[in-house]
Amino acid sequence: MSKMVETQTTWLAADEQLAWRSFIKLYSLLVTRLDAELIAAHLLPLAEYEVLVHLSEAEDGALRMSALANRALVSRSGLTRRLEHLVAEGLVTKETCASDRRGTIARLTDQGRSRLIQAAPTHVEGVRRYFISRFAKPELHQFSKLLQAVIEAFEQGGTIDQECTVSLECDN
Amino acid sequence: MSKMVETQTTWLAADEQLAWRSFIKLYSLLVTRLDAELIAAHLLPLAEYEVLVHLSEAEDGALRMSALANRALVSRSGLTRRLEHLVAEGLVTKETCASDRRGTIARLTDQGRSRLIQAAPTHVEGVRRYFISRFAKPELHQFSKLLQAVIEAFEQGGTIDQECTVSLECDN
DNA sequence: ACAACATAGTTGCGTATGCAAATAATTCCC
DNA sequence: GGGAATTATTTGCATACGCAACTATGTTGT
Repeated sequence: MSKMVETQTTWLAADEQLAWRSFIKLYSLLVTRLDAELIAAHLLPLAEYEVLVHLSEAEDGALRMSALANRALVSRSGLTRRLEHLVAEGLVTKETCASDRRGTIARLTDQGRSRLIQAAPTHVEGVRRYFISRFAKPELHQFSKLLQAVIEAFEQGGTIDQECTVSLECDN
Repeated sequence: MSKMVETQTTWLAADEQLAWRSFIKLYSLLVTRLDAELIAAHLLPLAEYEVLVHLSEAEDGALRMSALANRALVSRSGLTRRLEHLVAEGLVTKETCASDRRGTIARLTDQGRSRLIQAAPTHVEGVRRYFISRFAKPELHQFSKLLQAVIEAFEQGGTIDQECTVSLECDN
C-alpha cells in the first residue's frame, strides 16, 4: 500500500527479529519468575540475593562499593540504595576503607551469609528448572560460549561512550 | 574454613553459573546500550520504540491494551503509563473499543509511524552490530532455536502462578 | 605546601514499574 | 430482567533505578 523507502537495512529480517525478541522475552520471563520465587520463599529480591552472592564470593566476603556495583550490573548510586536495605536488615555492614578513606567496603555479616545459604537452594533450583535443565550438556556449553563471545565482542568494540580507558583495571 | 552443609544442590556448578551470569550480563549490556543510542539519536526510549513496533505490526496499527501489554512484556498498568507519553506526543491515540466498551484500543498515528520509520535504522543497526553480527549464520539459528525451546518449556511447565487457563486464547 | 584535578561514594530528582484496589462494562444464571 | 461473578483498564502507592550535582578524600605538578 504505502510505497515507503524500505532501504532494506531498515528492518530486521524475520529470523533476526525472532532471535532478538526471544532473547529479550526469555530474560523477562526468567528474571520475573526467579525474583518472585525468591521473594515468596525468603522475602529476598533477586537483586539483593545477587549482592549477597557477589560478596560471598569475594575475599573476606568484602568488596569496595564500585567493584560490587560492577559485578551486580548496577550503577553506583543504585548499589548504595540496594545496600541500604541489606544493611538495615543486618545482612551487610559498611566500613570506611583504611587505605583509601574515600572508599567504602561492604562486608557480608554472618547473618547475611546464613540468609544467603538459606535462600540459595530456591534460586539454584529455579535456575536449573527453568534454564539449565532445558539444555543438553553440549548445548548448554555452546550456548554459554556464544553468550560469552558476544559479551567479549561488545566490550572490545563497544568502547564508544565508556570512560573505561584501558579496560585492564576495570572490574566489570 | 567453615564446614558448611554443601548439599551439592546448594550452588550452581561453575559452568552453570557462567552460563546464567553471561545471559544476564549480555541482556544488561545490550538493552542499556540500545536504549541509550535510541534516546541519543531520537529521544525515544527503547521501551516506547517497542510499543510502536508492536502496533505497526498489528492489523490497522491497532491493538487492545492487554494484547499490547503482553507483546511489550510489561504489566497492564505499566503499559497505561507508557502510552501516556506516546499519546501526549501524538504518536498513538486511544479509543474505546466499539464491540466491548470496557476495552481500549491503542492505534498508531501517521506521526507515530513516521517516527518509528525514522528511529528504526538506529535500533536495527544496533541490534545487528552488537548482537546479530556476532554470530555466524548457523550459530544464530541454533542460538535462536535454543532460546525458543527454553521459552516454550517455560510456558508449558511453568504454569504455577499463571491465571492463564488454557493458554489458547492467551496472547503472550 | 598548595592549587588543580581526579576518584569514591552519596543524595536530589525525575522517571519507570508492579501490585492491589477502584472503576467501568459485560456475561452468567436464576 | 437484575444482581453476582468476571473482565478490561486505570489509579494510588510503594519501590527501584540512573544521571548529574555534591561532598570528601586523594593525587599531581610546580
